[in-house]
Amino acid sequence: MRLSRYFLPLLKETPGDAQVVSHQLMLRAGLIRQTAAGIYAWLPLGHRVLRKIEQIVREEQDRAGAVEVLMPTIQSAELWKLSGRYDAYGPEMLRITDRHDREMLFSPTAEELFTTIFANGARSYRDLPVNLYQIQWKFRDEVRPRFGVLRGREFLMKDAYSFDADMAGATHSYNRMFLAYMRTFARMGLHAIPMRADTGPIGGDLSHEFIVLAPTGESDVFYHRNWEAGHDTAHIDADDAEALAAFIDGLNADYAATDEKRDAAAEAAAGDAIKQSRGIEVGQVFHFGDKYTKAMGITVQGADGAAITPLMGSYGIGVSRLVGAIIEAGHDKDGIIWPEAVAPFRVGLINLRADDVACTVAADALYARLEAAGVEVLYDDRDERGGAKFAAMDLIGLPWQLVIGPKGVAAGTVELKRRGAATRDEMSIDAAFERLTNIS
RNA sequence: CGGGGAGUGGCGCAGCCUGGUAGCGCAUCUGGUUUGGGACCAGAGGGUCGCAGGUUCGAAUCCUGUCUCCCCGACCA
Repeated sequence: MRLSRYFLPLLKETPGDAQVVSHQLMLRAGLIRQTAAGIYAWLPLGHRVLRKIEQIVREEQDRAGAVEVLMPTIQSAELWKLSGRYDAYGPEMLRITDRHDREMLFSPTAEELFTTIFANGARSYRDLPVNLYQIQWKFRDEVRPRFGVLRGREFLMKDAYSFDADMAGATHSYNRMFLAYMRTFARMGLHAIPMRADTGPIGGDLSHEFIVLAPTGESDVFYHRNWEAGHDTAHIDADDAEALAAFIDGLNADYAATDEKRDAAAEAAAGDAIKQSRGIEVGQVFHFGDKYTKAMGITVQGADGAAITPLMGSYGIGVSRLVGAIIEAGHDKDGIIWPEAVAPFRVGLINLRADDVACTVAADALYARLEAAGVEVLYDDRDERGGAKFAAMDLIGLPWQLVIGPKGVAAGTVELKRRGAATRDEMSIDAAFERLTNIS
């Protein structure tokens, strides 16, 4: 993409109403604009990041055996009256009426709808297990939205719902999602720790929150220092229920809990291995059994012909929140530092002298070559001073900066720099091309 | 929802106390000089000061109401 043809409104100064660094950088780097309290418009660069995160989430959900669907954001209140949550949910749910005075709502979560859709299509235990998910906008009318996309009212969420015939199956479904979440966050360069958590209004008896440690996080969290090391999940076979359960039990042997679920005895046993931090919740998994299926009277036929009430779990990932969380985890004084997997572009190509014919010919050629090779490159082809271009590239935080100037062109070299690295490497154009096309 | 703060060109702010017809920096546009880490000179455009009412000869400024946004707390992916 040529920057001269892109829409990238950067801010040199920090908007006064942004307090946390991720919010400030998202505004300054032209990722988002606020349109109302807790509601944001996603600009081209931010939209690209959102789509990258969404795609990683999608791939890991698919890999875990979940099946993608798309539900409406506006739902009928009737459905929510069946489960009793229309009254229970409170003012956080945005209620609206249509022209016929029918009660509608903007979905804050979708257990009822998924359960209904499931029940419509499943008759027998042989239709189980099934896990359906969507990546869809949700609305929760928070009392106090803040911190930019970390606590917006409208947010993009992946929500999955599993249905199983028995407890063993339900546990396996929970564990599958647990593993998928570990893999999902790791792919984004995040170290997310699963912690025992309250179930809140979703209900149920088992839940983990996945927390990214960050000083600006809203949760107080406590964890064993063993969690500071990463966990290799590559060798785990999600279809092997026993091995998967053993792996997850092993993980959970190391203490980690949010402040609502602290266990004084367990913390005392671990002694000074327990560490405290602030954290950002990026995902949560719930197992709640027959809470909704029972309330809504949903059954399938079992092997012996008797009715079975399916057991459910639900699993959320805050997709739009992840954008903020990733920036909280990766930035410096100059701007964002994107992990390669979610960067809006992989390479920022800087033409230092757009008014220099030889320089521009070389830059245009390298840009075309990288594009043809499938490298996502943002090409700063504007006739601006070098300093302004470097500052802009540092702000938007692309992993690689490739610099072409007249001196280098004369010598047959370009400069390649990793975002955040202190030095630039001078190399031939071919060598730079080679490096950038071999990024895994 | 309780407590606090703020709305003035695109962004950051001053002016308000002590009413006199709006200013600074950045950004933008034009011309010129420049160009290897946020250039310089000259010129220009852009704001009915959140909105509504009131006081006054006169309101960004004083009064009343209202809307919006931000922060702290309680609540949440």
